[in-house]
Amino acid sequence: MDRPSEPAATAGSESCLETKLAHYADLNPEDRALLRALEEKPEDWSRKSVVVQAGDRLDALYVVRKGWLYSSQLVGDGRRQVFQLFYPGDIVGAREIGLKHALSTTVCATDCVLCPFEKQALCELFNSSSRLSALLYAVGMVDEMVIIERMKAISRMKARERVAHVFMEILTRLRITSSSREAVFELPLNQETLGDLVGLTQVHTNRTLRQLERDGLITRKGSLIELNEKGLREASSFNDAYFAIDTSWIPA
Amino acid sequence: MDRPSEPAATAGSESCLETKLAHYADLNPEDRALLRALEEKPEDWSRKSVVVQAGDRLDALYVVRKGWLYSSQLVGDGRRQVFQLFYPGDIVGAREIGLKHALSTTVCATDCVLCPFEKQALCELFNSSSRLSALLYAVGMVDEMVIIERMKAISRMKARERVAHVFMEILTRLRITSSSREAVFELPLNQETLGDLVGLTQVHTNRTLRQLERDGLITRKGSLIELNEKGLREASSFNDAYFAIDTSWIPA
DNA sequence: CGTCCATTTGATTAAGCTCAATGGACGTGG
DNA sequence: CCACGTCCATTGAGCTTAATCAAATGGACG
Repeated sequence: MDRPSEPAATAGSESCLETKLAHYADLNPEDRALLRALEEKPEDWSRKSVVVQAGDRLDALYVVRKGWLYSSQLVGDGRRQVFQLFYPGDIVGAREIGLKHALSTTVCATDCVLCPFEKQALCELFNSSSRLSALLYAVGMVDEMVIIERMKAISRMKARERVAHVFMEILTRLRITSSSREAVFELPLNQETLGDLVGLTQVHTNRTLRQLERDGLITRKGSLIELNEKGLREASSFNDAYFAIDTSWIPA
Repeated sequence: MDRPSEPAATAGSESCLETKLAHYADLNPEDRALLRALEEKPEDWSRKSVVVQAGDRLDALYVVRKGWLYSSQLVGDGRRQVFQLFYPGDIVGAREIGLKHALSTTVCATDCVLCPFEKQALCELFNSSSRLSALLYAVGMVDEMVIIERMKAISRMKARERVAHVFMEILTRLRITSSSREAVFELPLNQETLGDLVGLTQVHTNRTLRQLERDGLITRKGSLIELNEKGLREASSFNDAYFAIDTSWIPA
């Protein structure tokens, strides 16, 4: 369960990291090759697999090619905080690159395809391309801003706004790599995990979801969530300015 | 009030950014020179000056040479979240390097000496030194982990633990650049701002501070705070593992 | 001495937590 | 196929924490 089960069935598809970074800035062929090099060994991981366990030695990082993951840490007696969701093109472990041992646990929310690479390979990348270095830096800062936005919501908003906010966050984030403009997605998180993401108990998360549904802000069919985008944006005063990177300062 | 008042009186002192990064990894003379170049124009700013206002065009970044600053954003009707404190050696604006306009407001908590530099200068640095690029990246990730720690506290801890936690955070952070092992510092934040940092109202922050004082976990003399380090560490289950960077992967 | 600002205290209320029970969906072994 | 266990969603009742509202106190400083 906890290790990749078999050689990937999906080798040969395009590099997700490349796609994501190209979304922010033009990349020359050498830079593209560097990024693709990070995705040479795709592996299949199944839902609920623990990719990195808090306390593990941090040897490899992973480019997400397919699927969702989430990182969490335990707080006191049984409480938990989920603080980041990973989508295709994200790098699992990047935040903790500077640590010997992981602080957080990262789990597959769906079946995933992950491409492991050594810390050393990132070093290679810093050595070879200042453009990619700066771009990675900028993308890391965007991830941080996403977390700050959620912190604001947890700290200063009521349950209804918090849940509305996180749905808008997810939608916006998915649209970076997806072409679809639909406001629908499969949410591979149960209500406990969703609660841990927005700082609510499972019970209160449930009540809040039902309230959002009654108010016509979301529709649920199993794990499929359809958003009333306009309504949710208002309800959560969601602002997506931080997803648009200005790359004009980045080395050519 | 909002602009630096006079040519700096402190020109000539050592580079704080250099000191901070050298704390994490050995630096060669060229790298040191690059860092010092960012601190060529020290400016004096007075307490309560607004260094960057949300919405401003983001032209310059600032190395903090002296003083404390904090960044905040407004949330809904009058609520506010303070999400980062800046100390000597930190770079104001780094997180928003990829944005055209600032999302957050940064204010001097004390009189400060700041060294402005152009975004372009950071580009120069990415171009010139892969070692510094990687180190800046790693340090950025540490800042992010500090924010995640505080998010955990806000989301999953009670008022008492939250305030204890933030005091330990401040102490640990100060010790990166300070040589003193004392558990005392001047806290240049009023109770409203401290509350905005940990997600409490000013009134409840006050009650919590008094409770910590009654319990012998802190002592206050004006804005001077003395910590019962052991007690606070236990009360907040504070862990400082993320302040120790592993630099072995960083390019030479 | 009055003004400004921050701190302190009290009384009340509301949001969200805890505990507890129920029910549906689904997979497994007999 | 049925009985059972597991996981997850749902709902109710009572309780706790922190917010809110309101006011008093206490410097610091011109």
